[in-house]
Amino acid sequence: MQIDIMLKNGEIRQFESGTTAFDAARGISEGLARAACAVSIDGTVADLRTPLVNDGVFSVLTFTDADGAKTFRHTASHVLAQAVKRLHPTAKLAIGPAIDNGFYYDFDLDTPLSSADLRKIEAEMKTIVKENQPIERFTLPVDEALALMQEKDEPYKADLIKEHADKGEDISFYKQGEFIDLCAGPHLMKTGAVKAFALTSCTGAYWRGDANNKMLQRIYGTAFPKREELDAYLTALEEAKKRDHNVIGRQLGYFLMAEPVGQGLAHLAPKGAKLFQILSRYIEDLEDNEYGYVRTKTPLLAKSDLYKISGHWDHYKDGMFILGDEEKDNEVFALRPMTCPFQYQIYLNSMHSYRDLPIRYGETSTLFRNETSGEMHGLIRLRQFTISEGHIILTPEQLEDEFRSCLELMRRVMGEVGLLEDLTFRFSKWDPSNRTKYEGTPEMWEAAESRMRTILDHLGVDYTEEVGEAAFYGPKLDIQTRNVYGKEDTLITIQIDMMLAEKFGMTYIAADGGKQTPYIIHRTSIGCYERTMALLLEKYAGALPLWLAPEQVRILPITDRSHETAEVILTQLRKAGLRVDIDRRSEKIGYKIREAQVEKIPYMLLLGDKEVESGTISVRKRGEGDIGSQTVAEFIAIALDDINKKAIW
RNA sequence: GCUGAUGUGGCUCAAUGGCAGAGCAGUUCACUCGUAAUGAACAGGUUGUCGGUUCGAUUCCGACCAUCAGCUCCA
Repeated sequence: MQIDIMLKNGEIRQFESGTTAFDAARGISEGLARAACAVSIDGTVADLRTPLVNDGVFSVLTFTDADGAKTFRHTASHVLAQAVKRLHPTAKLAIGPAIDNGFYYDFDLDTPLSSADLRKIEAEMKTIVKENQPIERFTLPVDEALALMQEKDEPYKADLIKEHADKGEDISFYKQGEFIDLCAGPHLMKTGAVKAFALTSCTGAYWRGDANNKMLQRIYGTAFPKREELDAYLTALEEAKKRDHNVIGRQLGYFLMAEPVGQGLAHLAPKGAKLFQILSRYIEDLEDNEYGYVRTKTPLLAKSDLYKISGHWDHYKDGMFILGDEEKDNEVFALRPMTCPFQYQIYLNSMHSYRDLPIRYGETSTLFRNETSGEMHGLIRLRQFTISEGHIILTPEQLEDEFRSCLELMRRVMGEVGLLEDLTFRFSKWDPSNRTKYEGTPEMWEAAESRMRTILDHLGVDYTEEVGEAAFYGPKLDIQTRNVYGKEDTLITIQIDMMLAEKFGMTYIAADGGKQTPYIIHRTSIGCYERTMALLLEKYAGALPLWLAPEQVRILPITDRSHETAEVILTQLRKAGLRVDIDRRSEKIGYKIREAQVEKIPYMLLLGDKEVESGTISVRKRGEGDIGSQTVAEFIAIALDDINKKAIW
């Protein structure tokens, strides 16, 4: 029987029913078959071994397709596992998926692997690739699959099969040479295709991602069809590390940590403190003047009673710094991990009409969270940090408009600092199977999440969904970013809370004169300042846009004769609102330029006898070099224009 | 908290079971200089902390502290 297959270009080809996807690809062209990693059949990703039995839409996925690359790297992870099994026959296999930019495989091994071991494993992988073993797929009924894995003494694989047992499906395996792995696929046809690969690191990882389980050894790697692509990737990785805020932030004098003070406690040095001030003034003015916020300034600690009402005592106690001993002391205090219950006290202090709502409280709020020791990371994870925290008290009808306004504010802020294009949106939901982590009833969660989903869909937000990432009081829209190592973190969050208002007895008088419980939006606009500063430093490799640069202009007198004029210009520029300083040292001009360049100062103004004579300055712009002479007034106009436009260069 | 790696002047890095060294930065002196490093001299260290082995430990061993990557957790 013949079937009709529509190709990517719209052309219809006829194949004998039962032709494999790989043979169909070969029918299109030999080159395409060689590059093929997987196929898409009617929009579903499938293995190259899949027989085509129905009419349908067909396309070949190569390494340039995301799913093709995934398949390619998944096969690389099998080559890795095969090599590890050859060198360490007692190793137990866990899982080995493809991830963004690479793959990993988890093993249970008695002895830790060193980087020398990784080089040996790489060498064995090369052998396997050279052997160019055909990769075969086969399936077994659950009981036979289980028997096979038990016979091979693979307890983790046996566990995985048991989890699949009730689905009523056969279990699929892939075999290459002597190596057999439980795997859903898809995979390449032969090991020989995995031409260029590298193992990048070896670390610990818990089985099934649960800290109560045994810690396995995870080997990370990456793979490409061509050597040049691998080299380019590894070079890019090295380059990215040079942007690490933890390195340049310290080098450029933005922040430091001090051993006697403690872990996770950042000291903002003058440049960092200035950047913090620039950002927080910007946010406070923007929120208050254009988005209707009112400022609060609330206490940094409170009696435990407050956290008992809010639920933090039950749900967040491990994360708090507690002052005093519950057993012995009459009163126990805790440093605040969140601002919510404090701003609620301000709401509770007076009666509110529905006409007053929404009320938008904003605070530049310092918080304390007792993170465990391994979790701190530069300015990204701290024990003390300051966030642009806001709580909006509103009626249920106002929810969508206010949510939209929060999103708009966040987009504007991220756009202006230049981070917007790097962000992704995550709808963080509760986990119904983990009831101890969350307050409220399934009905309340259902209501809050469906309301949030409707709003997100209305606003056209492109988001992914994640179970078990919600706050204990409600679902969140988390706005995610990645650091130079590719690690994801939440930069901004907007949350819907239908529970805490009731706990605190917050009400408003509705139009009918009755008391109603408001909804609350918890949100931030620029996130936590330290984290945002870290990402800005990484984004710009320390060369911040003019409007954010702690030192915008440095005046460089060429000889001591120009110092007097330099001081006059300094005053003029400072009066115009520019952040300026003078390099007053008796150094050669080349030396002063070099230092200012290394410090990423946006503008250098050179001042020698010629300039003093003609009443100008010689302007050197970061990234462009010497841009010629200007009068001070001309320079001020240009610089202020860039600042007002928040230009990025 | 867990796995692994690391810890030597302010920074980047050498070296060694027997007096710890370089470059940059710093200080002083000279040079007053035109778009990414002027020269010389000087100073700077209980080798993360505490204990053990040893005639002797910075080096070997142990505990702790801190840093880095990953896991878990999380803004």
